[in-house]
Amino acid sequence: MYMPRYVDETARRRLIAEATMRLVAADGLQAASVRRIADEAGLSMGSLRHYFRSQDELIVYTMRLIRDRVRDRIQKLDLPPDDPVAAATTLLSELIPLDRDRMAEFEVWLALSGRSLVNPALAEVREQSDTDIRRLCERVVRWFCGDAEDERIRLETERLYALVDGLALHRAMQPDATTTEAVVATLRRHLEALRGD
Amino acid sequence: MYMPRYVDETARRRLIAEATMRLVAADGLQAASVRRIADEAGLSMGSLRHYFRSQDELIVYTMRLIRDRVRDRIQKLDLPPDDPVAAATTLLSELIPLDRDRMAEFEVWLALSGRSLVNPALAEVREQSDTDIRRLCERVVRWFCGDAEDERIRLETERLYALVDGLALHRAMQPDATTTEAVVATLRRHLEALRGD
DNA sequence: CCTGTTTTAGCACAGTTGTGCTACAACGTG
DNA sequence: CACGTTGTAGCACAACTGTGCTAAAACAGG
Repeated sequence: MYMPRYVDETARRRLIAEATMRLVAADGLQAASVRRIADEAGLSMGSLRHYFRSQDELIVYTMRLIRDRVRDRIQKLDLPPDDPVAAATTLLSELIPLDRDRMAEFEVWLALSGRSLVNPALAEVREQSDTDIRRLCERVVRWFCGDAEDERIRLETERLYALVDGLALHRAMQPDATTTEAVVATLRRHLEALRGD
Repeated sequence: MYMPRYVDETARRRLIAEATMRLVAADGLQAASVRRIADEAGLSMGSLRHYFRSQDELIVYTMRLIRDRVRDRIQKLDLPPDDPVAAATTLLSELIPLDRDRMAEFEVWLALSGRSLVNPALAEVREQSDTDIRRLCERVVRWFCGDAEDERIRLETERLYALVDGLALHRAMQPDATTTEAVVATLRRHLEALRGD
């Protein structure tokens, strides 16, 4: 018994998923056909289908990959333990596409989120991500008003979560109408107000 | 010279656009093919193409129709002049899909907004709508802190706008994770905080 | 070398896509 | 009625879609 595996399967999958992301970021989800993805990845159709049995599987993998990357980035942040406002700003800034790369990534995420409304497998990935982000927001809220009653915490969590996603959405949709500084300032303003009352 | 027009062209266009909305709401933008739209509208392909020379034209018309309807609804609201919190809640609630019909409408809007990232004609419609909503938010902000300096007004406008769009997005994406009451309560909380400081 | 497995390549097929086009039915006006 | 415009119907076409499939190349172990 032997196993002649001479390619890194995971790396190949990532290569393909990244080609998919480039296409979706540039021309939308409709541009992500199997043939075009294979082309963009520098592979043949047959080779691509060796790693993903169907297009659906590939799309789901791509969305999972983005989710995992965001998770990793947040995991690896080191936050100043003595400055809640700065820590929260750093943390939540990670959820808003401030630079070019993150914007492309977020655009792909948005496109896949859109399709998740009609694709259960994608919906599951999105829901997991939603839960993560909501927990993150709750954590932040507790830094600022940890002694408040549960109902208040819940409300402020939803408020912060909505603000973050709204800022991210606007940043993606109107990249020229906003600046990094303005977004961060808005975030900071909200956090300070949260502490204030 | 005579003009035998025996059908209401605008009504026909709306009929087609509404069929499009139903399809997009149910199965996403990818399901909105010319043939399926014609079927859903109860027309033939040829007839449809008599009212819209291309699919693109139809899609743009559909997005414009939604934008105009939202505008009209907001225009027709009568707001209590003596209660800013109630007035603002009424106004902004119109931007968040609280009932079934608005949710479907908003899902279509989201799908079209997504495509607007790669379709200039759609992008124009979206930008107009963005401007409208931003003005609306600014108006509301001025009710609460009209005496603040411009920079503050601008920041609070962006904050409110992001909150509203975030709430709308969450409502559309996770219809079961939120209730109408919770959304309205969050909105009210924000407005009261706006007045508070 | 040979054997067995993995990987690559790409054709085949049936189905769908948007749009161009022609033919005819429906209708108000003269 | 007949003319001319408007509306409807749907075929034709080339392009593209996802997936099934076969065949061969690349490689590791014997």
